[in-house]
Amino acid sequence: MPELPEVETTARGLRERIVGLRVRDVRGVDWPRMLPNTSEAELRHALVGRCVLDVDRRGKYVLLRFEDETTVAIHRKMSGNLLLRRAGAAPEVHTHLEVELLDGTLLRFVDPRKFGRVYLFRSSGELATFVAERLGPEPLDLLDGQVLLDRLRGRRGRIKTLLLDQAFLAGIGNLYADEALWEAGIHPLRSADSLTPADVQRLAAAIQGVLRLGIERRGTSFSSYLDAEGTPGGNQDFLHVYGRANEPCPRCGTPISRILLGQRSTHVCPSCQPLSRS
DNA sequence: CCACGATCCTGCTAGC
DNA sequence: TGCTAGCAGGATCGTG
Repeated sequence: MPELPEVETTARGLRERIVGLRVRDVRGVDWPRMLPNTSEAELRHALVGRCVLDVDRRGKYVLLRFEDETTVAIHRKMSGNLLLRRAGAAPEVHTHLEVELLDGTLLRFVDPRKFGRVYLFRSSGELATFVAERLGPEPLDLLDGQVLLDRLRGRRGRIKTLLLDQAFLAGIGNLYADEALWEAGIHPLRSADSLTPADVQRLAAAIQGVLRLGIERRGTSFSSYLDAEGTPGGNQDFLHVYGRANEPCPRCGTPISRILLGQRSTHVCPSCQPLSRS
Protein backbone atom coordinates (compact mmCIF):
# COMPACT_ATOMS: atom_id res chain seq x y z
CA MET A 1 0.00 0.00 0.00
CA PRO A 2 1.75 3.12 -1.09
CA GLU A 3 1.70 5.73 1.65
CA LEU A 4 3.72 8.92 1.93
CA PRO A 5 7.22 7.33 1.94
CA GLU A 6 6.42 5.05 -1.00
CA VAL A 7 4.89 7.87 -3.01
CA GLU A 8 7.81 10.14 -2.19
CA THR A 9 10.30 7.47 -3.29
CA THR A 10 8.42 6.99 -6.53
CA ALA A 11 8.20 10.73 -7.19
CA ARG A 12 11.96 11.11 -6.68
CA GLY A 13 12.67 8.18 -8.97
CA LEU A 14 10.46 9.61 -11.70
CA ARG A 15 11.94 13.08 -11.31
CA GLU A 16 15.45 11.77 -11.98
CA ARG A 17 14.42 10.09 -15.18
CA ILE A 18 11.68 12.08 -16.90
CA VAL A 19 12.03 15.79 -16.08
CA GLY A 20 12.82 17.64 -19.28
CA LEU A 21 11.35 14.98 -21.54
CA ARG A 22 8.47 15.65 -23.92
CA VAL A 23 5.43 13.39 -24.30
CA ARG A 24 5.15 11.54 -27.59
CA ASP A 25 2.04 9.44 -26.95
CA VAL A 26 -0.57 8.50 -24.38
CA ARG A 27 -2.34 5.16 -24.78
CA GLY A 28 -3.43 1.87 -23.26
CA VAL A 29 -6.42 2.97 -21.18
CA ASP A 30 -8.45 -0.22 -20.84
CA TRP A 31 -10.41 0.84 -17.81
CA PRO A 32 -12.24 4.16 -18.23
CA ARG A 33 -13.28 4.39 -14.57
CA MET A 34 -9.71 5.06 -13.53
CA LEU A 35 -10.03 8.50 -15.18
CA PRO A 36 -12.73 10.16 -13.03
CA ASN A 37 -12.37 13.64 -14.53
CA THR A 38 -11.02 12.96 -18.01
CA SER A 39 -10.70 10.44 -20.84
CA GLU A 40 -7.85 8.87 -22.75
CA ALA A 41 -8.46 11.17 -25.72
CA GLU A 42 -8.50 14.28 -23.55
CA LEU A 43 -5.41 13.15 -21.68
CA ARG A 44 -3.57 12.55 -24.94
CA HIS A 45 -4.58 15.94 -26.27
CA ALA A 46 -3.47 17.62 -23.04
CA LEU A 47 -0.09 15.89 -22.77
CA VAL A 48 1.29 15.08 -26.22
CA GLY A 49 3.98 17.60 -27.14
CA ARG A 50 4.24 18.96 -23.63
CA CYS A 51 7.38 18.72 -21.54
CA VAL A 52 7.59 17.30 -18.00
CA LEU A 53 8.65 20.23 -15.81
CA ASP A 54 8.76 18.44 -12.45
CA VAL A 55 7.46 15.50 -10.46
CA ASP A 56 6.06 16.22 -7.00
CA ARG A 57 4.11 14.52 -4.28
CA ARG A 58 1.17 15.79 -2.24
CA GLY A 59 -0.25 13.36 0.30
CA LYS A 60 -0.38 10.03 -1.51
CA TYR A 61 -0.70 11.63 -4.94
CA VAL A 62 2.15 11.72 -7.43
CA LEU A 63 1.95 14.99 -9.37
CA LEU A 64 3.34 15.07 -12.90
CA ARG A 65 3.72 18.73 -13.80
CA PHE A 66 3.75 19.68 -17.46
CA GLU A 67 4.03 22.94 -19.33
CA ASP A 68 1.08 25.35 -19.34
CA GLU A 69 -0.06 24.49 -15.79
CA THR A 70 -1.13 21.04 -16.89
CA THR A 71 -0.85 18.53 -14.04
CA VAL A 72 -1.60 14.82 -13.85
CA ALA A 73 -2.28 13.51 -10.33
CA ILE A 74 -2.06 9.77 -9.72
CA HIS A 75 -3.36 7.95 -6.66
CA ARG A 76 -2.26 4.32 -6.52
CA LYS A 77 -4.56 3.20 -3.71
CA MET A 78 -3.48 -0.32 -2.71
CA SER A 79 -1.89 -2.10 -5.59
CA GLY A 80 -0.89 0.49 -8.19
CA ASN A 81 2.66 1.00 -9.36
CA LEU A 82 4.23 3.61 -11.63
CA LEU A 83 6.97 1.90 -13.58
CA LEU A 84 9.54 3.24 -16.02
CA ARG A 85 10.39 0.94 -18.89
CA ARG A 86 12.78 1.23 -21.80
CA ALA A 87 11.51 1.71 -25.34
CA GLY A 88 10.07 -1.48 -26.72
CA ALA A 89 9.77 -3.23 -23.37
CA ALA A 90 7.41 -6.17 -23.38
CA PRO A 91 3.88 -5.30 -22.32
CA GLU A 92 2.92 -6.32 -18.81
CA VAL A 93 -0.39 -7.42 -17.35
CA HIS A 94 -2.61 -4.95 -15.51
CA THR A 95 -1.19 -1.94 -17.34
CA HIS A 96 -3.98 0.64 -17.55
CA LEU A 97 -2.06 3.61 -18.94
CA GLU A 98 1.17 4.06 -20.88
CA VAL A 99 2.85 7.42 -21.50
CA GLU A 100 5.63 7.36 -24.08
CA LEU A 101 8.26 10.06 -23.87
CA LEU A 102 10.33 11.43 -26.72
CA ASP A 103 13.43 9.37 -25.86
CA GLY A 104 11.32 6.21 -25.89
CA THR A 105 10.98 5.88 -22.11
CA LEU A 106 7.64 4.37 -21.14
CA LEU A 107 5.81 5.36 -17.98
CA ARG A 108 3.28 2.68 -17.11
CA PHE A 109 0.52 2.69 -14.56
CA VAL A 110 0.17 -0.94 -13.50
CA ASP A 111 -2.62 -1.73 -11.06
CA PRO A 112 -4.01 -5.26 -10.56
CA ARG A 113 -6.79 -4.17 -8.21
CA LYS A 114 -7.98 -1.28 -10.39
CA PHE A 115 -8.52 1.00 -7.40
CA GLY A 116 -5.98 3.57 -8.56
CA ARG A 117 -7.09 6.81 -10.19
CA VAL A 118 -5.55 9.29 -12.62
CA TYR A 119 -6.75 12.92 -12.68
CA LEU A 120 -6.05 15.68 -15.17
CA PHE A 121 -5.92 19.36 -14.16
CA ARG A 122 -5.69 22.13 -16.72
CA SER A 123 -4.71 24.95 -14.39
CA SER A 124 -3.00 25.39 -11.05
CA GLY A 125 -6.30 26.66 -9.66
CA GLU A 126 -8.10 23.45 -10.56
CA LEU A 127 -5.40 21.42 -8.86
CA ALA A 128 -5.41 23.68 -5.80
CA THR A 129 -9.16 23.28 -5.39
CA PHE A 130 -8.92 19.50 -5.67
CA VAL A 131 -6.14 19.39 -3.07
CA ALA A 132 -7.83 21.84 -0.70
CA GLU A 133 -11.03 19.79 -0.73
CA ARG A 134 -9.40 16.59 0.40
CA LEU A 135 -5.92 17.01 1.86
CA GLY A 136 -4.71 18.38 5.17
CA PRO A 137 -1.13 19.53 5.84
CA GLU A 138 1.97 17.54 5.02
CA PRO A 139 3.22 15.81 8.17
CA LEU A 140 6.86 16.42 7.28
CA ASP A 141 6.29 20.19 7.08
CA LEU A 142 6.08 22.10 10.32
CA LEU A 143 4.48 19.30 12.31
CA ASP A 144 5.49 19.62 15.93
CA GLY A 145 3.62 18.93 19.14
CA GLN A 146 2.02 22.37 19.19
CA VAL A 147 0.75 22.19 15.62
CA LEU A 148 -0.67 18.70 16.18
CA LEU A 149 -2.22 19.80 19.49
CA ASP A 150 -3.97 22.67 17.72
CA ARG A 151 -5.31 20.39 15.02
CA LEU A 152 -6.54 17.88 17.59
CA ARG A 153 -8.39 20.50 19.62
CA GLY A 154 -12.09 19.75 19.73
CA ARG A 155 -11.71 16.36 18.10
CA ARG A 156 -13.04 13.42 20.07
CA GLY A 157 -12.71 10.58 17.58
CA ARG A 158 -10.23 7.75 17.85
CA ILE A 159 -6.69 8.88 17.30
CA LYS A 160 -5.92 6.31 14.60
CA THR A 161 -9.07 7.18 12.67
CA LEU A 162 -7.92 10.80 12.66
CA LEU A 163 -4.42 9.88 11.49
CA LEU A 164 -5.95 7.98 8.58
CA ASP A 165 -8.15 10.94 7.66
CA GLN A 166 -6.33 12.56 4.72
CA ALA A 167 -8.05 15.88 5.40
CA PHE A 168 -6.58 15.86 8.90
CA LEU A 169 -3.02 14.96 7.88
CA ALA A 170 -2.05 13.96 4.35
CA GLY A 171 -0.14 10.83 3.49
CA ILE A 172 -0.47 8.51 6.49
CA GLY A 173 -2.01 5.09 5.88
CA ASN A 174 -2.67 1.97 7.88
CA LEU A 175 0.93 0.81 8.13
CA TYR A 176 2.65 4.03 9.20
CA ALA A 177 -0.25 4.92 11.53
CA ASP A 178 0.27 1.67 13.45
CA GLU A 179 4.04 2.15 13.51
CA ALA A 180 3.81 5.76 14.71
CA LEU A 181 1.31 4.95 17.46
CA TRP A 182 3.51 2.09 18.69
CA GLU A 183 6.55 4.36 18.63
CA ALA A 184 4.69 6.93 20.72
CA GLY A 185 3.17 4.33 23.06
CA ILE A 186 -0.39 5.40 22.30
CA HIS A 187 -3.28 2.96 21.86
CA PRO A 188 -5.02 3.44 18.47
CA LEU A 189 -8.47 3.43 20.08
CA ARG A 190 -7.69 6.30 22.47
CA SER A 191 -9.93 9.26 21.82
CA ALA A 192 -8.09 12.31 20.58
CA ASP A 193 -9.15 14.41 23.55
CA SER A 194 -7.68 11.90 26.01
CA LEU A 195 -4.14 12.61 24.80
CA THR A 196 -1.97 14.72 27.08
CA PRO A 197 0.31 17.40 25.62
CA ALA A 198 3.20 15.01 26.28
CA ASP A 199 1.40 12.25 24.34
CA VAL A 200 0.84 14.62 21.42
CA GLN A 201 4.46 15.74 21.49
CA ARG A 202 5.65 12.14 21.28
CA LEU A 203 3.12 11.36 18.57
CA ALA A 204 4.22 14.26 16.38
CA ALA A 205 7.85 13.18 16.71
CA ALA A 206 6.91 9.54 16.04
CA ILE A 207 4.96 10.39 12.89
CA GLN A 208 7.87 12.32 11.46
CA GLY A 209 10.30 9.64 12.57
CA VAL A 210 8.56 6.71 10.94
CA LEU A 211 7.92 8.65 7.73
CA ARG A 212 11.53 9.86 7.48
CA LEU A 213 12.90 6.38 8.09
CA GLY A 214 10.44 4.99 5.57
CA ILE A 215 11.75 7.41 2.94
CA GLU A 216 15.36 6.69 3.89
CA ARG A 217 14.71 2.99 3.32
CA ARG A 218 12.96 3.70 0.03
CA GLY A 219 9.53 2.63 1.22
CA THR A 220 7.89 -0.49 2.60
CA SER A 221 7.20 -3.34 0.18
CA PHE A 222 4.69 -5.12 2.35
CA SER A 223 2.53 -6.24 -0.52
CA SER A 224 2.99 -5.05 -4.05
CA TYR A 225 4.85 -1.75 -3.80
CA LEU A 226 7.71 -1.16 -6.25
CA ASP A 227 9.55 2.07 -6.97
CA ALA A 228 9.76 3.67 -10.42
CA GLU A 229 12.60 1.32 -11.40
CA GLY A 230 10.61 -1.72 -10.28
CA THR A 231 12.71 -2.28 -7.16
CA PRO A 232 11.13 -3.14 -3.77
CA GLY A 233 11.75 -0.91 -0.76
CA GLY A 234 13.64 -1.93 2.37
CA ASN A 235 11.48 -0.78 5.25
CA GLN A 236 9.47 -4.01 5.57
CA ASP A 237 12.42 -5.55 7.44
CA PHE A 238 12.19 -2.90 10.14
CA LEU A 239 8.50 -2.88 11.06
CA HIS A 240 7.79 -3.10 14.78
CA VAL A 241 4.11 -4.02 14.86
CA TYR A 242 2.53 -3.93 11.41
CA GLY A 243 1.91 -7.46 10.16
CA ARG A 244 3.54 -8.92 13.28
CA ALA A 245 0.50 -10.23 15.16
CA ASN A 246 1.48 -12.70 17.89
CA GLU A 247 5.17 -11.90 17.56
CA PRO A 248 6.92 -10.37 20.56
CA CYS A 249 6.88 -6.59 20.88
CA PRO A 250 10.44 -5.40 20.10
CA ARG A 251 10.32 -3.17 23.18
CA CYS A 252 8.82 -5.36 25.88
CA GLY A 253 8.29 -8.85 24.49
CA THR A 254 4.51 -8.91 24.96
CA PRO A 255 2.83 -10.55 21.96
CA ILE A 256 1.52 -8.01 19.48
CA SER A 257 -2.22 -8.18 19.09
CA ARG A 258 -4.23 -7.58 15.98
CA ILE A 259 -7.52 -5.79 16.48
CA LEU A 260 -10.04 -4.26 14.14
CA LEU A 261 -10.70 -0.55 13.89
CA GLY A 262 -13.48 0.12 11.48
CA GLN A 263 -12.82 -2.60 8.95
CA ARG A 264 -9.08 -2.44 8.98
CA SER A 265 -6.49 -4.42 10.82
CA THR A 266 -4.67 -2.62 13.57
CA HIS A 267 -1.52 -3.83 15.31
CA VAL A 268 -0.84 -2.88 18.89
CA CYS A 269 1.32 -3.84 21.85
CA PRO A 270 -1.17 -4.18 24.70
CA SER A 271 1.56 -3.46 27.22
CA CYS A 272 3.36 -0.47 25.62
CA GLN A 273 0.11 1.04 24.35
CA PRO A 274 -2.34 0.83 27.23
CA LEU A 275 -5.93 1.78 26.48
CA SER A 276 -6.68 3.20 29.90
CA ARG A 277 -4.04 5.57 31.20
CA SER A 278 -3.33 4.53 34.73
C1' DC B 1 -18.64 15.82 14.97
C1' DC B 2 -18.38 10.77 15.05
C1' DA B 3 -19.23 5.70 14.00
C1' DC B 4 -20.45 2.25 11.04
C1' DG B 5 -21.42 -0.27 6.77
C1' DA B 6 -21.34 -0.63 1.79
C1' DT B 7 -18.85 -0.01 -2.35
C1' DC B 8 -15.20 -0.65 -5.65
C1' DC B 9 -11.65 -4.86 -7.53
C1' DT B 10 -8.83 -9.02 -7.90
C1' DG B 11 -4.90 -11.88 -6.12
C1' DC B 12 -4.17 -14.69 -2.60
C1' DT B 13 -5.09 -17.96 1.12
C1' DA B 14 -7.65 -20.93 4.14
C1' DG B 15 -10.67 -24.50 4.23
C1' DC B 16 -13.02 -28.19 2.39
C1' DT C 1 -5.36 -31.82 -6.46
C1' DG C 2 -8.95 -28.58 -7.36
C1' DC C 3 -12.46 -25.66 -6.11
C1' DT C 4 -14.67 -21.79 -3.71
C1' DA C 5 -15.53 -18.40 -0.21
C1' DG C 6 -13.76 -14.74 2.05
C1' DC C 7 -10.38 -11.35 3.09
C1' DA C 8 -7.55 -7.08 2.38
C1' DG C 9 -7.44 -2.28 1.89
C1' DG C 10 -7.93 3.78 0.68
C1' DA C 11 -11.27 6.75 -0.12
C1' DT C 12 -16.01 8.06 -0.59
C1' DC C 13 -20.76 8.07 0.32
C1' DG C 14 -24.99 7.25 2.81
C1' DT C 15 -27.23 6.49 7.27
C1' DG C 16 -27.81 6.88 12.24
